[in-house]
Amino acid sequence: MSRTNELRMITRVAQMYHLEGLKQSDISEVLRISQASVSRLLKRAEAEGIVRVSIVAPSGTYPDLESAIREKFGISEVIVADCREDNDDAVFSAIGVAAAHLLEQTLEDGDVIGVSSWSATLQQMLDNIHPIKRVRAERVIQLLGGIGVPSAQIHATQLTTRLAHLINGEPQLLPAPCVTGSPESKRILVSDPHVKATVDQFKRVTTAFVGIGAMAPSQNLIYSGNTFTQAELEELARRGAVGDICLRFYTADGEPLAGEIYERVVGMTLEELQAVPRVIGTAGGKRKTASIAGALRGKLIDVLITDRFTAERLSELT
Amino acid sequence: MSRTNELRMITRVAQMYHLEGLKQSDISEVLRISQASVSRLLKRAEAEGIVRVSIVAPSGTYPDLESAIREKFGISEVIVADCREDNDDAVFSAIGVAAAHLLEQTLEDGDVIGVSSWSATLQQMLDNIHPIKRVRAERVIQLLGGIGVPSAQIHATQLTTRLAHLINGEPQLLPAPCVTGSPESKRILVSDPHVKATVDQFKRVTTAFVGIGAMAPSQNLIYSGNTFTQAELEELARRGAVGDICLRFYTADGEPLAGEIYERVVGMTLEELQAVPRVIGTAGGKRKTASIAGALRGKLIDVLITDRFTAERLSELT
DNA sequence: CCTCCGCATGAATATTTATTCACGCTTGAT
DNA sequence: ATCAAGCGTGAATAAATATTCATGCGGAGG
Repeated sequence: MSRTNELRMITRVAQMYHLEGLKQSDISEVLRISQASVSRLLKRAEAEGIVRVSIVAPSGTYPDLESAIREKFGISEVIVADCREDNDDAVFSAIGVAAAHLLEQTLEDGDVIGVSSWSATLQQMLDNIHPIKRVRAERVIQLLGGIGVPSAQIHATQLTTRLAHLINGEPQLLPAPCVTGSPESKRILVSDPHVKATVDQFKRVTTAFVGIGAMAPSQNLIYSGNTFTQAELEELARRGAVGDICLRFYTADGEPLAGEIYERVVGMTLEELQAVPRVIGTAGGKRKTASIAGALRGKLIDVLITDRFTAERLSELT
Repeated sequence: MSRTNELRMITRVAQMYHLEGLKQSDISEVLRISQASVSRLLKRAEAEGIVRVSIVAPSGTYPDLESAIREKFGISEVIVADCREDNDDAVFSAIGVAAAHLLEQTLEDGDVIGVSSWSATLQQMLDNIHPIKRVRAERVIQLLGGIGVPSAQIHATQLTTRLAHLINGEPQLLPAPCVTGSPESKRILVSDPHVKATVDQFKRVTTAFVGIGAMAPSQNLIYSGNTFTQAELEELARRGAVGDICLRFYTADGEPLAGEIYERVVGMTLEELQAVPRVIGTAGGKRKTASIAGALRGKLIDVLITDRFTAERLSELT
């Protein structure tokens, strides 16, 4: 009987606080109890399920998918971009916009940004960044060499340079091909002062933006001809590769696939990547599902930006 | 496009705050925005309807009825007691319990409590009060004379005395019949030192507990024989009386019915009652609907305690 | 091209809310 | 009956949240 009365009191307090918008001290005056008691009653109201807060996802946002992925993979942040269709153009564009927003919103003075060149989503990000005056990034570091052929080299360079310009930082280029013919030539390249200077900066990166590559042939033709041979790719696949970040291949569990190929890549290693405080992975599209899942399982990235279709697939993985 | 992104942000913040229970400063750290911005986003989340708080009434509580009555009559507080059946016994008991709780919860040191004797609900209240040690009321004042016959006088006296005892106050009795034969005899009675002492204390009352009487014959037989004649009651009815508080009759609009009868009552006037900071009216039952409505319309009481059936009827009045 | 206005931001601060603390009541065991 | 443990309370205080203020950006209109 007293229980009912107590519930009534709790309900009344909750009503005054949440619906009428009164402050606790007002309520305490009206009901003649102390403010401390009002606070306690409100806490009980939540505990007893008398007040319930529900969050309605506005159209175009996918908080449920985001939390599903966060929880499933134990990752700290997931951004699911809205996207009309499930094709690469639409997906990459949506992800790029979201990535641009994330960069704009979270860039801080003195940040050192790393970017893996050669990602369609990062390209899209570039196109959607609003020039930022507010803060001044220290520098933008290219995390992966350019592609073998000189014209392609330019692309990678441009991505880094443009980004640096947009966020008021110095570009720090990695003037090298991304894949060398042998571990020896890689070692020699890395001893070049310009290359070494950049590699030495890797440990200073505060935020890295990286694309996630899939094993299946990509539109960018990254691997074909310019980088790895078909045979090499087949070997990687045989060893369990599901995708790559900065051309560092990893398995379904996100374990790096060490070996000769690993030693021929000029760019940040996955170990170095782990040491970066915030790694933002951007990727989407049907081909990428397994690649993304691997990166998530291996905790290779801290933040995932993807599209709603890919997010759906990720959340449904067994 | 940016709108979607903003909504996503708002939703995410709302989620972290309301569902995950993070504090704003934590959120601001994770999302890398200032705590002020988090606060602002949360406010927007409510404004945009992204977070909704709903209050679920626990069974046995009737917040909707309460607010309906509060709003309809512009009264500051309504307590609707749970009650299984719509008969006087059940109703009076439920109201008594609720009144007792209210008294216990809101009694403050030094309060001067007024009680109109001869109310079945107040009798019930007495039986349900837990002795209070915490605070010490200054005194309990009897607001209405006892009924004519001596044995009944005792009842009124006892109610006041028992209450005073329960809340550690001094009883201040009104040693007089509640209705005299004529205005003159009333004036003489009131000049009696004991009676006058009590009447003089009326203005010091901080909280008054009053029953609300109905016109139709009551179980207590208050009016018949002991107080007013059938003819007098009929006259009152003809003049529009719908009920009484402390035997002060009033109309459907809560206007006091002045006149000879009014001058023959020994007890607090409705004018004096208006001056009391907090007047708590207790009443319920089918016969009382119109009486309560009148008291509410005339703002004769500040707090109404009733049962859910009566509350329903009150809320449905045109 | 420049200037002014409105808007958004974060730091500082004011306000509000939650927690701690000390105390008194109740309860249940001895 | 007496005492200790546990609960609930309000006052004081700590913590969290909202608001103010000053500043800088972006766009409209000279």
